[in-house]
Amino acid sequence: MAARTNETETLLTPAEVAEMFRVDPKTVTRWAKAGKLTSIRTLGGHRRYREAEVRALLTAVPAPREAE
Amino acid sequence: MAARTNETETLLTPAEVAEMFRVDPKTVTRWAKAGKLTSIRTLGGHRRYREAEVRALLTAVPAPREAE
DNA sequence: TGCTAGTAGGGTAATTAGGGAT
DNA sequence: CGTGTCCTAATTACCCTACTAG
Repeated sequence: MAARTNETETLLTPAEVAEMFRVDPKTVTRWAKAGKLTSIRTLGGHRRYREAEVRALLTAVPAPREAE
Repeated sequence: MAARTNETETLLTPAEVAEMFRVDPKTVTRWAKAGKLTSIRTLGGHRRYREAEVRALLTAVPAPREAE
């Protein structure tokens, strides 16, 4: 599917991302400051995050078979 | 609030899982490393665990019988 | 304009990862 | 073989005040 523009680009607040990762909102801010997360700044200086990127990073290892 | 998390997936910290199992957090880490537990890593490298999976493992033994 | 909740920022304590030894 | 404890380094959580979002 061709990637549609960015009309449906959902932005998440620090609190939303923190809930998804089970961390403190300050930690999410720290990730953005470290360049680990794409942060979109509002005109007032607050950060917003891309839902698609967050969900991609939230992908876990679905129970690996076994390790030696 | 605009965005709503589609999957309200609750994650647990190593200390929480350790408390539920009455083991050391280090042991929980070993379980994750052995692939016995699904681990979701934060961007800082810390592990988070699925509450549903942990609770399923906690109620997985109705004590059938004790012999031998 | 004023209001409430959330966020930024800095600083400090607690938790976690990783390896190693018992 | 699995678990609990030791260590160091890194990450995260909670404290505060001021400003922004809606």
